[in-house]
Amino acid sequence: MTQIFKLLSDESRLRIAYLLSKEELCVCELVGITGLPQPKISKILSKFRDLGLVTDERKDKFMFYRLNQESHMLIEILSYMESHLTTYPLLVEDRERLLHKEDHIDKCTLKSLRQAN
Amino acid sequence: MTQIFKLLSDESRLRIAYLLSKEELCVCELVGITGLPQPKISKILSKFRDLGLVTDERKDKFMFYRLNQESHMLIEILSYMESHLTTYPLLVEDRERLLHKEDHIDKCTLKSLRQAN
DNA sequence: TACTCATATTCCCATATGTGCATACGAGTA
DNA sequence: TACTCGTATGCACATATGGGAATATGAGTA
Repeated sequence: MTQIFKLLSDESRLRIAYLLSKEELCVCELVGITGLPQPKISKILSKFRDLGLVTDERKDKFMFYRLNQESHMLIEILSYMESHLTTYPLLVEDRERLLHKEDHIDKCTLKSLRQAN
Repeated sequence: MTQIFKLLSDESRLRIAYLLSKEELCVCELVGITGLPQPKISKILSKFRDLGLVTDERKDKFMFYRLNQESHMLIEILSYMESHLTTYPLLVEDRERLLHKEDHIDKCTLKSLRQAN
C-alpha cells in the first residue's frame, strides 16, 4: 500500500500513472505528451512493472503499457483523482495533450504508422 | 497532491494518518498505540501541520491532533483505505489498540486524567 | 522561581532517491 | 550482416530522507 502511494508521490510518476489510467500508451507517446526524457519514462515504467502495476505488450516496434487491471487500489485512486484534477493543472494539460496525442509524437514513426491504419 | 501521497508513502506516517482518521489523539496516545518513538511522532505531526492536513489543540498538558476537515482528498483516501485494510495487518493492529488505548498510555498521566473524568 | 512532564527541535549519520548522460539491447529490415 | 529506431540499462553525482539520541521549549504548578 505504501508502495503505491510512493509511486504517486512523484510528479513524473503521477503524470504517467494518470495517463495510463486513460488508455494504453507506448513509451514514445508518453515522451511526446509529457515532454519528459525517454530514459526517465522507461525507468518509471520498469518500476511500475516491478510492482505489478502495469503490463506491457509489444506491437511492431512499440512497447505499449497499460494498467494492470488487478491493481484495484491504484485504479480506484487514479479514477478518484479525476474529481480533484483542478488542483493539479499539469494533469489537466496532460489530459488535453492526450486528446491530441498525434500532434506530440512526431519524433517517432508511430504517427505515420497510425495514419496508415 | 503529490505531497499527500508522499506523506502516505511512509509506514509510520500512514499509521498516524490512519489513526487520526478515526479520532483525535494526542502525542502520547500515538506513542502508546504505535510504539514509535515520541520525537518521530512529533516530527511527523509537524509535517502534517505544515501541509495544513491536521489541526492541533492543547488540552491541559496534551496536544491533541485531528485531521483538518478541509483536507477532502486525504480524508477520502483514508476512508477508502478502510476497505483495503486486510492488505495491511499493521493498520488492523493499530485499530485494535486504538479501541483499547487506555492499555497503551501508561507512560504519561493522561490515563488517570481520563479516568478522573 | 524552580520543577515536572508532554511535546518539539536540533544534530549527525547512513542510506535512499532522482537526474542526466551515455550507451546497450533487441526486433525488424535491407 | 549491418543498419535503424524504439526502448532499456548503467553509471556518477548531488540531494533528499529517515532514524536515533540528546536536548530545548513551554505550560502548568508548587
